[in-house]
Amino acid sequence: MDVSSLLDPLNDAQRQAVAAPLAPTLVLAGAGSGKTRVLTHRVAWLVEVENVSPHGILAVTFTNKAAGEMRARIEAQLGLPSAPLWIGTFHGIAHRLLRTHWREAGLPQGFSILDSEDQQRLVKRIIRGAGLDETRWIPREVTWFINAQKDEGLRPKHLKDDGDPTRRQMIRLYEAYEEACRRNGVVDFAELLLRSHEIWRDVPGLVEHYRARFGHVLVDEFQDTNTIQYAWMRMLAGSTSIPFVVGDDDQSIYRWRGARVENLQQFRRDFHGVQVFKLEQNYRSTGNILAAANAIITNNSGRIGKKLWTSGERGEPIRLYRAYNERDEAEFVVNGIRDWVARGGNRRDTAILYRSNAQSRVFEEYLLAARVPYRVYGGLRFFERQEIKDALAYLRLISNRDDDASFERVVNLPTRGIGARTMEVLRAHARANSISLWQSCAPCAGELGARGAAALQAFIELIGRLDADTSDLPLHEQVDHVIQASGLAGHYKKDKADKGEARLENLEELVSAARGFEPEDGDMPPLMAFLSHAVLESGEGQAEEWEDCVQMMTLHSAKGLEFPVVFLCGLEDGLFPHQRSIADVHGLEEERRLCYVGTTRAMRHLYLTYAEQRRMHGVDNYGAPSRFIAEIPPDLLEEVRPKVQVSRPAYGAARGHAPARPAQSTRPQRYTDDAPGSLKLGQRVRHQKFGDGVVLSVEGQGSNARVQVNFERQGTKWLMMGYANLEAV
DNA sequence: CGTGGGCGGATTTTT
DNA sequence: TCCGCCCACG
Repeated sequence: MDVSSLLDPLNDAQRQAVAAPLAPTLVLAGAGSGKTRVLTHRVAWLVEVENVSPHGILAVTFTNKAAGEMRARIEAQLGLPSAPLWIGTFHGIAHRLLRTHWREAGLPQGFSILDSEDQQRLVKRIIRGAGLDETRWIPREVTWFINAQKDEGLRPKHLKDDGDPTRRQMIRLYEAYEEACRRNGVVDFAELLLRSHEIWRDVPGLVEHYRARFGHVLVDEFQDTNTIQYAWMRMLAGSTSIPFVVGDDDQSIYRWRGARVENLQQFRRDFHGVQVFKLEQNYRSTGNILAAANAIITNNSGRIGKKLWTSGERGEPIRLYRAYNERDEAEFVVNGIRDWVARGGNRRDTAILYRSNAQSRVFEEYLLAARVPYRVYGGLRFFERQEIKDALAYLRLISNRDDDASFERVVNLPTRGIGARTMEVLRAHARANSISLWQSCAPCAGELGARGAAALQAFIELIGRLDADTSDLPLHEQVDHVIQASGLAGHYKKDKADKGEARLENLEELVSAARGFEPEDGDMPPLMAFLSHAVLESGEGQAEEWEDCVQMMTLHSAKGLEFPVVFLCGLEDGLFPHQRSIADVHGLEEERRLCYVGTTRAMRHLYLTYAEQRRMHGVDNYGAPSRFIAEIPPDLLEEVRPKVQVSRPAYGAARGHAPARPAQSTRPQRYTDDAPGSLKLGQRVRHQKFGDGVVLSVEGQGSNARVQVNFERQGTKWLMMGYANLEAV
């Protein structure tokens, strides 16, 4: 590949970044500005023009998906073989290091990785083991504490309690947790990074080896790095390797899980002669959408500063819809999608974005009723399913007998007479002697009844047999044999028709996954590689669905994606921005960035919706429109439903310009069965004392009717129709 | 040992 | 409202 074909498809800013001199580089890449392209072309530039060996390049991402895309694009677009490059997630690469240097890291060779669920179970057992009250020491919060410390690079010994008894107890639990991990030969996600950072720091000569190898370190989504990830990268780069990092401070939406936007600025201070490039030309959205996004994000303080622009057209105005409630909102969105499809659009080009998962429900109901196929992102992933985790637990025990989490999971699955009593004896012994459950079985034999001891012995022999019988088999046969011989398949076969059958299918799918599994790192035993793969890459949320579907997801999961038509829903103060973030300025600014992310997902059509009334957790809420709406210049917005329809029922009101409002019969009944001339839901009314408001519901008939009105200033009130003297506005 | 009803909790997510 | 977890019962 010659230089021109490498640089030609790029704009000026991109080109400068790609062809930048070999020095530390920071690329501030706005949404839709071609960030991945810059990253992949930079790799090509290093190899083709600077004659860097691919062997000396390390590219780090956050998700497996991003890593896979980068690899694919390097191969497909640039025609480079990507195998010699190290491309992976922070965790994947840290894992690889620990597998290579398990001795230096003080880990057993067959260490296993704990996923979040395993971790929480373990923490829970530790809390119980310490005799603490689980309602006071909530496993979720203790786990959170431990992970937060690790993400900051802190071990228990670094922590001071400052006389705070709560904190002191947390630190003790953290210590106990570490001890349990050591005993079990397991590491959690955060540990992968922390431990690999520590061996680089502490083992003489080790980091120098990697610095010598990787002259170039590229990092994607740099604004999402946490303390330990940053320290890790900095440690690797040292003063000899050249970092090339790409990020966008305006798209930092993971502060709540430890990400530090400040790392972008820190990077400029920590490295010498950092060159900064800004990518501001956007290739995704219309001018109006970008203007709105720019206007919103300007309200944040401490930005590095960036303004997206496009050479394309302004496009349509952003449409704002004020719904009466969440059902009306859903109806509006579904109608909008049907309209889009009726005009020849694809469903897969439409996305419904929301702040929290609970919001998807109503949309699902309405889409279902309208027979519009959809796909909800998020949810259980393949390797997180119960039956899959059961099978993996057997395999993990084969690979690492001391893995208590796996032991607990399958010791009595299917039932083999090892009950709570037996387990209590085992746990007590294991705790008292700082050994694993597996190691406790033999010494406990005397303490247990003959039945329990025999059952345990049988289990131990089963695992031994599964190991011996399968050690020479190819991976997929090994997995298959374990599923059958462990009794797991039989157990699920007995299960009630539908569920059990689906589980068996999933277990078969696991065998297929094993058959198709190709380890990236050939040095590892295949089973170990497969088990790590299962934890580190837990698979798709849903099987690949090739049907043309509406896309539904949270704003967080939408980051990095784009859609011609976007419905950004639930724009109410308290929901978005979320109640729990409103009080704190950092929290609010992160919500605003989330709004910016959502807005910039839209290519051509952006709809914003909010509901005046929303039922949440079984109670009605009346939220004000999100403050973010007011941050958009009014001339970019067009209200889909005009504010007032004088003395006309709101639902029948003229709204000829509304993009989507097909046949009335598709609406829920409740809105259409009011007698003509009566107050309509959603109608704007005026009260002498309370001022203007919106009718939320009506009970009864005529002057005896009671009407619920949400007043702009006074909140909601129930009024008697006969006395209220309401005036339509 | 497996299930059903009562209880509490209910942003956001990847590895 | 609704989901997941825990304990009590069959």
